[in-house]
Amino acid sequence: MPIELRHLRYFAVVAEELSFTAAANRLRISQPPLSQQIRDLEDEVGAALFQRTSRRVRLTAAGDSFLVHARAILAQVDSARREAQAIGAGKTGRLLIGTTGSILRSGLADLLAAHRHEYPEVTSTLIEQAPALQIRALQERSSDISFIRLPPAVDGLVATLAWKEDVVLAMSRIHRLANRKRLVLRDLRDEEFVALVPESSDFARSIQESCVSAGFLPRVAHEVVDAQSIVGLVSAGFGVALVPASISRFTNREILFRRLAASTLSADVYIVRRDEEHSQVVRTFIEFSRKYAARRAPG
Amino acid sequence: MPIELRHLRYFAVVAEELSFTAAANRLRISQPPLSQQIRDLEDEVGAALFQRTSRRVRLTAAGDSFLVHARAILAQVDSARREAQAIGAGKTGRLLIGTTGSILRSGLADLLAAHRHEYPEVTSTLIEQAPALQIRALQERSSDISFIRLPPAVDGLVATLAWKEDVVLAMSRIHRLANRKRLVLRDLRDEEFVALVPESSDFARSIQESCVSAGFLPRVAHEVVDAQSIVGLVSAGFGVALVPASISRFTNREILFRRLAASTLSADVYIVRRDEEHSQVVRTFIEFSRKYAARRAPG
DNA sequence: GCAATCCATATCCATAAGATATCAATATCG
DNA sequence: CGATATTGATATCTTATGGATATGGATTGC
Repeated sequence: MPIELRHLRYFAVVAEELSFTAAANRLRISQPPLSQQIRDLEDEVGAALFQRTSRRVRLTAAGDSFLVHARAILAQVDSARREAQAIGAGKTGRLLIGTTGSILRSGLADLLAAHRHEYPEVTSTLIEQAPALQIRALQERSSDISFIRLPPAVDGLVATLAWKEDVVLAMSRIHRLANRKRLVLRDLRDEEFVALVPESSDFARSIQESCVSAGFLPRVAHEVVDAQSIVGLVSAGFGVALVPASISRFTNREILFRRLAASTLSADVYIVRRDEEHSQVVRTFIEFSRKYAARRAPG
Repeated sequence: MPIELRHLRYFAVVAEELSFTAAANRLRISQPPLSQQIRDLEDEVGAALFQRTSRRVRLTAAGDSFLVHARAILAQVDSARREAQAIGAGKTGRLLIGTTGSILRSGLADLLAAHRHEYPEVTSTLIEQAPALQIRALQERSSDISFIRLPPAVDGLVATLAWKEDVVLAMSRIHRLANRKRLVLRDLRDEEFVALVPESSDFARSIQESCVSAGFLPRVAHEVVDAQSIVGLVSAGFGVALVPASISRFTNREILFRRLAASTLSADVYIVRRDEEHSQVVRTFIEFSRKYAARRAPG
């Protein structure tokens, strides 16, 4: 019969009370079985832990050493239980989130801050990389969820809308179309565009496809890697750009953001995750995102 | 029903095998009770530790954390058992030994070195102090054993002979009695003595008493604190001294050691300890000392 | 020296760990 | 695609063992 935690619990109390009777009282059991359990423990350990002088109980040197360990073990069992429970309840844990720079600035940063505030024990790690790599990371289980615009339909993954976001036209304040009352996509057919490199961005590609659907192939004069640097180029008059509405937060005097009429363009952000049971931290985070989006943009 | 080590042992194996059936085989129990025990553990922890997809078993985030702790706990139980057993067997532990400088030089140092060689895991601490203080240290449990010459009969303490040692006369090589064939104690009645201060040494007092029994009160010309410094004074011709035979190891050209005829003087060294059950380290040490003395001085 | 404690021993009982049989669900294979 | 095998869960029974009660031997305190 191997050592059990019961033995350690009993032993610790006897060592504290230095009395089998008193310890048995504290443990709410009777004295004989307690003596028996301690005896079993001593047999199992292979050394006397107490020195019983039929009137006085005293720890042996071996018992002295064992007590230190026993207490540490019992404490660790307790903390193991607490920690697992906290993780199970989604109160603590690790969260690996894939995203792109533009989404991060778009509002994800605020969402993460709010989540961190509510669940301070959850360690969230952000991985900024191209959407295609994020998809692979999800499949390889090296990330938990991804925030992606225009997520591809991939087997084993599911996407749910995180928040809606419009596409707006960014142009210089002195651009010839700046004062036009109503603007539609087709009006941009002769413009020069500032855009993200399409290889790294599904969003850039979708803009391009929309233009083609509208009957023209956009002339991209300048390609940039970082969405934010679009603002600089546009305001310097290098061309116009179709960007997520949240980019307008990084505005300046020379730039103007205009909504296109009758546009089907969208920069909606989706949460992508594996199509399976997730850990509670992940579930809690997704639920939190849902509520957060609803609160910020009701309806 | 609280968490037991059985739960952790079962859990660790299931986590390793990621299969209840395989784990049950390894644990030499059938599968249903194993499932039951894991279920009980999960209930107790308050979180799912495995994610069962009815075909695949996988650790949850909580289970992942719990596994780390479980393994650490099981390992610590094992090391606690080993350590207590080693202490119980006297292979390791602490040993507090009281002694005096002269006994240490007399042969105790060699004994300790031999013991350390045989039981390298036993940490022995030496406390050099006056015999009276050693007795008190023993009673107060702040020391385990003491090496003492002429131990007083004290209630609760027992003394056993560690090794026999003669008393020899130390005198200058040019002393007038240096060439006398046979010397008895009474021959020293007109000599000047170099001796230890009697307050700090029972041995010094016993020498004095023996002289009185032999019919004279020894004239102590020089009192010293350290037994070894007697050698210096005697060789410089400041007087004679009755010292433990082992002192003769610290001889020089000018000094001569002579055995007294028909002498009842003895410098036997005793091990003193409490009259109760001792830890195995102590018992082993005492036994070791006994054998060591027998080997060095058979008969 | 008697009563009061304290731990150990002996015996009994109730609980729970484990075994057996079976089911539902899913992956494997002809 | 259906038959089969494999996996974990459920139900029921058996048995091992933790715990209770009664008692004894040893020591201490009055």
